[in-house]
Amino acid sequence: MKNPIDQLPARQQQALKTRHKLLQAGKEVFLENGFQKATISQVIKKANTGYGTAYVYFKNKDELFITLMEDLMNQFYEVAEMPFKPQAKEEAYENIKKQVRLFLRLALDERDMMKVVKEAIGVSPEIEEKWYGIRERFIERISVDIRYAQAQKLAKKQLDPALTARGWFYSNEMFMWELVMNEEKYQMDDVIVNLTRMYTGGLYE
Amino acid sequence: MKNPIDQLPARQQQALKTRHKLLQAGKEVFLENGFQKATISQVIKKANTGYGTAYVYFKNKDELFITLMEDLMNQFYEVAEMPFKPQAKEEAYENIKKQVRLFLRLALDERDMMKVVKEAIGVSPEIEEKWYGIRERFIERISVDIRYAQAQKLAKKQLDPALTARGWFYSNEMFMWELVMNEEKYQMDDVIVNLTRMYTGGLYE
Amino acid sequence: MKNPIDQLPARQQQALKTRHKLLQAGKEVFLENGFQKATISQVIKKANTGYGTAYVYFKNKDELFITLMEDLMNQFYEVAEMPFKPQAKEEAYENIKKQVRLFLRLALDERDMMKVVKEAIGVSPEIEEKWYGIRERFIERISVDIRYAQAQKLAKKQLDPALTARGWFYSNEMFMWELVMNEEKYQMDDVIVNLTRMYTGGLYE
Amino acid sequence: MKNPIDQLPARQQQALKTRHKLLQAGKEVFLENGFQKATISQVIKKANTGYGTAYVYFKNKDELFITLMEDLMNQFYEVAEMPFKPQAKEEAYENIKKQVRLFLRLALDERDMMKVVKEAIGVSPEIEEKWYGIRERFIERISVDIRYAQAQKLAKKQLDPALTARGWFYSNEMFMWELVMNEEKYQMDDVIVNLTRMYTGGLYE
DNA sequence: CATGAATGAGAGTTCATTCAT
DNA sequence: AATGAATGAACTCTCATTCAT
Repeated sequence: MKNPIDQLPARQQQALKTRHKLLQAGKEVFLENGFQKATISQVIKKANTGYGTAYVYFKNKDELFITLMEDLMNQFYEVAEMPFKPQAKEEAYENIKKQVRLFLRLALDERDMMKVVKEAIGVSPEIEEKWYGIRERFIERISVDIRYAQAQKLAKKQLDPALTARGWFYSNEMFMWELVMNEEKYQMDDVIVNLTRMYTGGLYE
Repeated sequence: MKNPIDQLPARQQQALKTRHKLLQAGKEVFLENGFQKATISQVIKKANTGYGTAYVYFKNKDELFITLMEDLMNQFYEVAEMPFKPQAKEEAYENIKKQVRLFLRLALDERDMMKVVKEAIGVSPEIEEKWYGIRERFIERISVDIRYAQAQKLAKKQLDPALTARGWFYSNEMFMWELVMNEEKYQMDDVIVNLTRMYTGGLYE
Repeated sequence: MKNPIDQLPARQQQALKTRHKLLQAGKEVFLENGFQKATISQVIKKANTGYGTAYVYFKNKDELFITLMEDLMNQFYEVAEMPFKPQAKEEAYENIKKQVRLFLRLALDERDMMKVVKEAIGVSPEIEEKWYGIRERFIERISVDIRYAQAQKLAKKQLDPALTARGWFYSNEMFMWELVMNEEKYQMDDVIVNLTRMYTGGLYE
Repeated sequence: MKNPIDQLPARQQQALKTRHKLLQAGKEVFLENGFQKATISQVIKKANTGYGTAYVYFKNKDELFITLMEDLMNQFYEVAEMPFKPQAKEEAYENIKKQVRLFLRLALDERDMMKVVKEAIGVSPEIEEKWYGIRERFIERISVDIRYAQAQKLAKKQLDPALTARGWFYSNEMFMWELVMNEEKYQMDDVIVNLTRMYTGGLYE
């Protein structure tokens, strides 16, 4: 089994390596200083490349960061695309709990990076846009799931799938940020159980 | 009946007037340029005061903005403190709907300012902190309401009041931001009804 | 007799002094390096002011240079506005010769600066515009003079005053640049006499 | 009949093609962006050649532009070399008018390129030099013509041929630039007639 | 002949803040 | 209480050019 990179001409291999060096250095700088305080100059110094070199690969700080985010974001996309075909309320409940756990788990596994992402979302419209993409993808998928559950006569018909999906995801996302910023404050399992119960059964008897 | 300001010594009156000029100019500048692009220099120029003068009253841009926010935030506090003593599920449902409506209404009435607030939250930790204060106040109040409903045997005992309150507020807050940024996209009433139904009755039959 | 500057508050006197230091330093830098190679940094260093200080007084290199030009340009305006009321062809001829001499003399007296001006005209549209202002002022004045001479039956009626004035000024301007760039090449008096003869009498017998 | 290029070895043919691609791309880039804003990188990208390749053929931006100018400049040289052997004042007048018209016509036919040339003259001393070459060639030829007319006793002897030729060309050149930059402002024929009348007959009766 | 990754000097600019008056 | 001239650290980004392949 060959690594496809090895087959590239030496020139392109070199280029790839430089790009990688910049990304690596970028990640370190962002984790150390946060998004706003990080500067391209720091990245360049750490990557040990020429000043102009960074600009060959990335137009600016935002673009470098987005590239760095992309990998992480793809993992979120995978969670979003999980199959959901429950036959009964209990199965649905278990499926949902599992997906919430994966979602929170992923965020906490990349906690430091997620903190920077949160900051970047507030500061850079481009990055905010990226995150909105993820959110809408999740919401759309959940909408589909709700419609499926309604068709199966598991879920209440009078709830609007799109709005319900949105409200549900919002709760999840915000708890996720809360855990990322303050992991100690809550027990993840308590959060998951309570969140899922609310979602499936509502507050009132 | 006298205006209490009139009773102050002339010097303090003058000071109050200067402060007011700065706040007024600040508001205009923030609404025109957003938080990040606004500069203290612009505010000073618009207020027609000296450079040093602004620093007598406000330590920096954040503090000026926080002062400007305060008034708006107090209105939110009022909504948070609404009494909640329902005797039956239906009454609870109506009360909740009313409060959600007030919350969204307030945000939309001050839509332009709220947009700036949203930007400022992402950029300035101090302002983020301020907003967190509001959020926690809401959540605390809602927790109390949930405990009350549980005591009244209206609400399910097995749900954790604090976590449930938090999840519920998160949904509301996020829909609020969504409406502030994209008023056209949703019918406010649809949002309110769906949100409240979900909260009180849950998704599954 | 009092110098009006002495009457200004100390604060403004200081400001004027700083501004003057920058202008003085600017002139030296431009004369040493020409327009294109001169940088604001050089000016700042020479003026011994803070980095931001220069930007308080001048938006950029062009604006600093234009301020520096203005004084020179006013002298040109004065030459342009010279009265012209000849009663006979010979008087006209003498008047014209005198004005041409003043024009060339002025340019040669400020030869070094004019060289920089020439370079700046080619590089900066704003400065080009300024120069065009001078040119059009001259041409307009000359047009008036031609019309006067035509009314006096000194000048040929079938020549268009505006176009004739323009053509005449063009010759003068270009000889001026030629002399500024290559003083040695021509005898100024030869140039003046030939130019004026051509203008008044034409080439052909 | 063979195209001489076809006879060259394949390698040289390739080289010629590359060179041509660069020139073509260069022209487009200069016309789009003007001289100052155009960069070699843009040209290279448009020509779709390697970075180093451009430097095989042209030392820098100026040289590429000069090559591009050369063709145009040759056309000016042709106009300059027009024969001039009038037997009478009227014939001279007609000849001159014709040459002026050709000169202006040529500039206006290549108006867009001439605008770039004008900009380039102001910015690049090398290009300025090139243009001076053309100018001096014209002036020299006109001097010869004037001497011929003087010998024929058509023109006034007391005018210095070199200075007169220079003044006359300056007027023409400047009107040419004026028309290139502002075609709408003047009627070309009015300009030609007035210019030629002035030149041949002078302003005063 | 052709390539294109890498370079790096340095230009321009901003703006919150101070402090002497 | 009010002023406003002065500051300067620090950032982004460009682009002609080289040189090893």
